Amino acid sequence: MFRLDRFIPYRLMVAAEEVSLGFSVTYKRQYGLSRPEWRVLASLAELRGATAKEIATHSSMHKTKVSRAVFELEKRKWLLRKLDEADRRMEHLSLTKAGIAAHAKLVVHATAYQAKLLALLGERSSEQLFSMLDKLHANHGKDRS
Amino acid sequence: MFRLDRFIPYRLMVAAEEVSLGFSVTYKRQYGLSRPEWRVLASLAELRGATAKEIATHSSMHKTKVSRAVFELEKRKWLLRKLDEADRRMEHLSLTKAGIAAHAKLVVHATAYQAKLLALLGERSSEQLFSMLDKLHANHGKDRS
DNA sequence: TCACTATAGATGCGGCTGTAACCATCAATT
DNA sequence: AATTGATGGTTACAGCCGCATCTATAGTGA
Repeated sequence: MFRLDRFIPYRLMVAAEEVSLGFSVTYKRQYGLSRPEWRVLASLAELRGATAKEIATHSSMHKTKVSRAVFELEKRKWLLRKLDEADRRMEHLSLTKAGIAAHAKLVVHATAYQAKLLALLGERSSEQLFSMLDKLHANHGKDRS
Repeated sequence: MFRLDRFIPYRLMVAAEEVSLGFSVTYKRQYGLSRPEWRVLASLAELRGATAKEIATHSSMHKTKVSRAVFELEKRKWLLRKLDEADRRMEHLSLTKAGIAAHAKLVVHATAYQAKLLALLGERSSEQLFSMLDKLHANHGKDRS
């Protein structure tokens, strides 16, 4: 007998939407950012000089989402493009000082929110959660190759 | 030091998208259903005679999503509405024979996909996963009250 | 050099989504 | 009965998304 509330794709998606909502109010209402924009900002803070393609791969976003997010962040002057002279199809992206500052502020909220979730789940469970998500992610890569 | 790949909302959303994609190809390509439509179909197979509001609460969907999914399923003749005579604002929804048959076919695919995921994670881990998702869900309810 | 294929990134278009507003109905109060 | 406020459900609208396509550049082989 099939039960929707024990179906992993369904439960995972509901949980992801619920948990993401809790943080999205911060970057949406307080900073006017969309989720793709927040993700590109956070990715670029770690992968300085990355290309749009690299960000898309790294953060599992569709390339058009990245393209549009980059455009918006550039408009805010939080992000700069630099053409790769060796391969002029690519652009290396980096955050401006304003972009870095905005990221730093958001990270404060993100860390506080993460602390709440870790407290709720417990440290041990959280490690297990990441381990499972890693497995699912690794398996997903296999399907698409 | 903040790391995006250890941020629960982000990892949960990426995993949910990846895992959901694996099953959505079935109901999308093979049956032409959207995700809200699949969810309403599955909910209604369990909660016969439920109202749109009950489905929205039960499956964590926005009421406009439910409204549109119900409309589409009705158009396919997979779903019937019956006005509640005691409270004429509500409609009790139920699946037609065609709707039940479609659901049964989809459940076969869903069960097979679920089996793959359970095999990947292991039975013990899967139980822990549901336990964590339950905790997150319970906590989410608390925030909104 | 030319033709062909592949890749990075941008964009038009149609479809989906949430917000806010709306309609109809109900419940409580006067 | 009339007023007021709450609730179930629908919808117009504006914004977001992915697919398909396009442009520009690069690589490969004849």
